[in-house]
Amino acid sequence: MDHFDYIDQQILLQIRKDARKPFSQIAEELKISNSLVHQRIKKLRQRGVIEQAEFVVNEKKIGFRTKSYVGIRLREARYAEQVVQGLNEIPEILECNYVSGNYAIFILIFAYDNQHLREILYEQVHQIDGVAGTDSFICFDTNFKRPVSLDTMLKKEKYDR
Amino acid sequence: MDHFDYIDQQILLQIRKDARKPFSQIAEELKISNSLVHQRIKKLRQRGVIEQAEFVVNEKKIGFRTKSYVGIRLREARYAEQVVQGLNEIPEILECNYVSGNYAIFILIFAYDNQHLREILYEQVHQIDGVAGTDSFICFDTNFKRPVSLDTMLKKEKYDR
DNA sequence: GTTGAAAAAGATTCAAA
DNA sequence: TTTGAATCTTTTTCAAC
Repeated sequence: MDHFDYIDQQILLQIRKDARKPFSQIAEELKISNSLVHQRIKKLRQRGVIEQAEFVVNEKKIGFRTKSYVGIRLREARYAEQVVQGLNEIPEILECNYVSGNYAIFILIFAYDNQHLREILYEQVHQIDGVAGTDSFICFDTNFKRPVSLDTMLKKEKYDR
Repeated sequence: MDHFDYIDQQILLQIRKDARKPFSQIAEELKISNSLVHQRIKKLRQRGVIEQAEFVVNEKKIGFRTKSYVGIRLREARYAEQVVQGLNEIPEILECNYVSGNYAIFILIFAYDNQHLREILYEQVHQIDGVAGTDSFICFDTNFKRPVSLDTMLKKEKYDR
């Protein structure tokens, strides 16, 4: 991993919060030329530090009111890959991870309501060959949700290699 | 919740994947005027369906290699609020939810490495008054991660109210 | 690496259909 | 509600420092 300077960090802080913020405005705030902002962003893209720009869609506004994390136990460990394939077919599952601990797989589901969540689990997830059982952690409320801190970029000697 | 037509859905599909895609290009593809694209996006914003545009930052590229979900048990249920306040002070905790099931609170942590995760848990999370214990589900791999499906927008009679 | 100016592309407004 | 044309803003390029 290569280095980031103050300008890179400041640009990232801005565009991460607002991907459509004019480069010219960022330039003005940082007291640099807009062509420099342009160049730096291009490089950050090339390095893979930033990926696409995305509009955040409010899930509730399009009908998804039930959010739930679900831990999945497998009949045998070797079923893992085919279970993931099965889970991938269910559009309401937004994230799927291999994890340590009591579960082999950990997923995130957004459903219309609790009834819909139940249907997804019983009629779809539990029908996948290899799934032994599931435990649901239904989210009553999300207290906070935020992106990774960027401080690490400027003082990361300790953990870098 | 009010209604979405085909144009709204198509615009959303586009800008969700690429928040900087030129409106004029979207207009061309949908065979409508760019001022209509402009108007529709403005309305989607006003309705709260779309929020900010964000650049996606690759966590690994800025040093965060360990992702973990962590379930938190409380000494007593009434500690919940103050524990959330304490968790909010730890920048490596990116998400915090009240959940059903074995845990009271469920969080997402991004740390530099496993050693760093251990430090966050033992030296910070476990020191918060009210925390009885934690279980970690370290993510070995994220098989997939995607946004909510938009199909629901056009055929959501069943679950709407 | 950085800048400023020119050229190209895009966003925004608005009168009219 | 939608469009097309005019205007304004932003992005992109590039020669020079």
